[in-house]
Amino acid sequence: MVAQVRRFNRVVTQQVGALNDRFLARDRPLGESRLLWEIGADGRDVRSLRTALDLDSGYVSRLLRSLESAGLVATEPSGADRRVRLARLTDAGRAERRLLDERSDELAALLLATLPERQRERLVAAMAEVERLLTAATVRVAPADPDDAAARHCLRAYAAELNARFEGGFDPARSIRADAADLRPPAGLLLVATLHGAPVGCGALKLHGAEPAELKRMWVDESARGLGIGRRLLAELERHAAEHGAPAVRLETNAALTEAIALYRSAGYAEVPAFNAEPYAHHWFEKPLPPQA
Amino acid sequence: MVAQVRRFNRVVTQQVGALNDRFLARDRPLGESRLLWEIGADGRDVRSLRTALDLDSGYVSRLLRSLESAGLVATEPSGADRRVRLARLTDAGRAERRLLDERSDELAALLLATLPERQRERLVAAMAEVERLLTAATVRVAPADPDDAAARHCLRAYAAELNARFEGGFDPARSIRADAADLRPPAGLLLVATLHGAPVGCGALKLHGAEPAELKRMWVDESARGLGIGRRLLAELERHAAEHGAPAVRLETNAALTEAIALYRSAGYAEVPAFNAEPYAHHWFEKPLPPQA
DNA sequence: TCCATTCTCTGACCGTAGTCAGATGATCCT
DNA sequence: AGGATCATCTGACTACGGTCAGAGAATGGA
Repeated sequence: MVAQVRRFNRVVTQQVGALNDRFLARDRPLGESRLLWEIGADGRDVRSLRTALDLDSGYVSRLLRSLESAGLVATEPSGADRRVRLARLTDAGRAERRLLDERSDELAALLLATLPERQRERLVAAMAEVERLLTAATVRVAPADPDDAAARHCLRAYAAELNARFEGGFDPARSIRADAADLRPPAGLLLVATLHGAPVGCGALKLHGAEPAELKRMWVDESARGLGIGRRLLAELERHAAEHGAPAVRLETNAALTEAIALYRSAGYAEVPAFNAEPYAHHWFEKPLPPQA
Repeated sequence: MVAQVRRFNRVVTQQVGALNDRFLARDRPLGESRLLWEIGADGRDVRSLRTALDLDSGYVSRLLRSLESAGLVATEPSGADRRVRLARLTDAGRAERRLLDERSDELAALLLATLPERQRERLVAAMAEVERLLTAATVRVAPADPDDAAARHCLRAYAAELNARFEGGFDPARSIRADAADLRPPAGLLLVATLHGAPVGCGALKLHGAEPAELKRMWVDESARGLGIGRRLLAELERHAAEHGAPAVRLETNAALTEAIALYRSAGYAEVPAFNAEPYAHHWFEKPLPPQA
């Protein structure tokens, strides 16, 4: 297995990696091309560029100066905070970026060009699978405080999604509460999944001593579905619950959340009679946990 | 399709490419590590290193000097041609290379680590497919003169394989002859498939004006089977035959060559009565060609 | 209000990768 | 034997990517 991965790395970095860079750097230094690309059509503040590309502030500054003197980029102070500067593409810069775009398309087409139709389809399908799973492999799941920026983003997105999907909307005030304190150890646990630093999912647990633990706030961003993040969050939370002596995990859910219900069922949850009076719930599930040694 | 390829390129070059380099370069410049790796356990002459890595001769020389002064490599004049020098790893160099090897394994394991077993298997399978098809996509098929070094290598390998696989061996003198002149335009055509410059397959055609053309010398190196090279050679040769007015392509083959027979059948060839007296043949096939406009 | 912090920029600096033009010695060809 | 060619090496040079230490302006908090 490891040998196959290494073979893959070798072939792909040679074939794709090298070509990619050569295509991107057309007479201009690679760093500048990358920056040009990252600025994007709508402009972007220098600070976010720095963190996105993980570069030294002095270095970014110099690259911007160079792009500026080439007439591709213009910078201006940002309106809100006049310390940060905003980089925008000029018309020439936009044209250059479009060109990079076309070259990337050409490169992609070139990779496919020599293959007959059937193999081409198989290659693209396999690429999609590799990309999906490699992305999944870089998702990090870690405990977070409910007041963290990432955690709050997730919890807001969670409420917004319920509101959008429930028939008649979702009003948190009518629902059974789960305050920040309930999701913080030792009372509970909040896990946040991040991809390249951006929050893409969460899930929480409320512990009740020797009583079953409650599962709360399961949410995965639309852009990150299909990567098995929900399943990972669920497994981690169950492990945590078991470690803290919970004999089972239970949860309530709304009929509109069909994927979530499918996930619970496939993870071994069985439907049980209502164990609380949550007004938004249609189904109640429970899964016994193995007792800890 | 192109968009998927681009997404793949982005994700993979980031994830795999960058990591790969960081792992290989452990405090030492990347170029040196790569060279150390390429020298291999048995040593290698400087010339082949230069062509394999596609580097300037002066640059390679300097890298070798640096590795030498670090005590990792020793060079000596080659026995045969005293202009070329041979680079060998010292014990320390061998240890260092082993370390790189281990780190590559670690890297590969790291990529898989966060995934659950099932996704891991799917990732590795998809990687194998991408690697295989990407390799297939870089195979070049081009006409060659039968006296070229690459062509001669293929023709020798072809005869050697027949000799190994035919019951009772294969003696070219007893078989119907096909001289170099027969495979050279306008009498015929020889195609050679190369992968990174190394010959990995061939196929030839003898034209007979308005009579069916004859297929000859189909061979694919064992290391390159399963990449669709045989099928590509066959298709190219058929195209060529049709362009030169051949109404059909026909061929004779030995019962031992089961994959070849399967290929012919699946490409639309039908078995016909013997049309010549080739002593090594058990089967004769023919495929009609569409008339050219 | 003052002090600490944040953001950007400049100048100085470094190592790596890579190119180019010979010089030297070995080999091949005639 | 002599000239052309080849493999290697050295020296000089360049661009690129990147780091570090401030300086200066803007902002936020006590």
